[in-house]
Amino acid sequence: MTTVRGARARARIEITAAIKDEAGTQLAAEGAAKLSLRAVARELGMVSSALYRYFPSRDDLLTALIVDAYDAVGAAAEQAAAETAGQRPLDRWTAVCRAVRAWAVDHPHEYALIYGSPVPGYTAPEDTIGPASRVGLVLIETARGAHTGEGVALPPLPEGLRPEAARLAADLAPDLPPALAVMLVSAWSQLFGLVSFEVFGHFHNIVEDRDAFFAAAARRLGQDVGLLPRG
Amino acid sequence: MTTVRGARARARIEITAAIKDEAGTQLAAEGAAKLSLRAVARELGMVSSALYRYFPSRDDLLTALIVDAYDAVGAAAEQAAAETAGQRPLDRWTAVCRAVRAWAVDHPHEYALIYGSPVPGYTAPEDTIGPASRVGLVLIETARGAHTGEGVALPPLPEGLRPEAARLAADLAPDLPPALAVMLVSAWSQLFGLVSFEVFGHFHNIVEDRDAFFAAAARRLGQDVGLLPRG
DNA sequence: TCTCAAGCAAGAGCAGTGCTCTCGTTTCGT
DNA sequence: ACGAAACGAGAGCACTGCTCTTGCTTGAGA
Repeated sequence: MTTVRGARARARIEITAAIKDEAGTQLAAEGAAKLSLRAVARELGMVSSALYRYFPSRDDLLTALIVDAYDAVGAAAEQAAAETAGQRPLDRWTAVCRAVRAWAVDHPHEYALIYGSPVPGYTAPEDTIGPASRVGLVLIETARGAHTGEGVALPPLPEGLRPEAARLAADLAPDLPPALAVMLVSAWSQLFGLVSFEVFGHFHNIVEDRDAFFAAAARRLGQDVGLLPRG
Repeated sequence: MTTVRGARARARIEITAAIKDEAGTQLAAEGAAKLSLRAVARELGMVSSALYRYFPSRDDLLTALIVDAYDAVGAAAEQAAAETAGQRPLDRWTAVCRAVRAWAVDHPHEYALIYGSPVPGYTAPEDTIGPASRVGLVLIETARGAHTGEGVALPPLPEGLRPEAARLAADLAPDLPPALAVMLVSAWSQLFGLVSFEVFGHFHNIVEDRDAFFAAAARRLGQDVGLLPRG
């Protein structure tokens, strides 16, 4: 089973974790661009080549950090949803959005790693798609709560979008109306547009009261997916 | 004056342009991360140190490319606005959005350079703020056309956003109602959320018919800023 | 219990990077 | 015509990711 497999196996996972930890520290401090394998090894008191026993390449180490980042922001979103269970859907929605934004502002380099320019040879490994979808799933779940009985009135879909909307709904959430699925994906990406502009500095000298601005925008996104102000 | 200032001055601007050109080519081909001063110099038949007579550092070269990219996407937006002059505001708005998206899809690396993770030591030089605001100005201009007479009904601003909205409108467009200024900034960032998710691959295996999806989303953004379907 | 393959850390080394400094040469303003 | 400024070439520094070889250590099977 997964019991204690000798000292060697235990050391391996410990060292692997230590490498990932130190790499995470350097990522948070300096950003992905300045993350150096040699510096990580140096800080851990080993030589750089030894590090390749644990991660085949720098990109693999980065991938591990990417997965961690997706998991962290996903967990933040899930926690916000859990803490607001039972409240009005629109309030839950804005709470989830706020949690995502708060995590991003607190971890700008990790955020940039996952929602900024794709840094490596541009191939998202299979391991990332699960963690990457956690935030989206929370948004879907939050909206689903308001649509269990009868779908709130959403604007009708334009003709050309009907097939895509049907496919999207079938893939994402077969129990939701296609128009809602489309709105959810839109709102999902637009949420990260708001967050990215703030984290990446595009609001510099433009938006001052970021909290109020974001709160209003997140609320509006929630209304876009059919969540009513009072329900 | 700015006449032909000897062969040397002419050569200088020519070589500077050649460097920027070659760097742009490498940027488009491989992305900002793999843009190498030495490779640029090699391709131009000079030695790497000679290149420092024209650009003090790699970051300065990148900054020049950033300015070019902002100008290119700004020009695309302006052209779309010009070509649709006289049409319905909502149609002009979606045309501008489509132009931005088309440019981004055609120039993913340039797009990532300006709207992805901030690459260098994270200090946006003064020269970039002008070109960087061109797209935003086009969006403002497009919306202004629909609000000259009387402001279309926008949802009332939440209490806490009033001061920020007033300041924002005063800064951006004093002739526009504060609620519209807020909506414009929101829509601006959300537009790039949609584009970034597509260019950066977050719609992979999720959105198939990107054209239809984006068209509907852009249209909805236009309605958010008060542009009516028929007007 | 002994043995031997596998796991491991260390070091040297390769190819590449940004950047600096020096050294002759060319150009241009005075 | 002279001298200062601009210029290109080259060597070199410190750094990077990564590979290969060399021994040592561990642990599982005979």
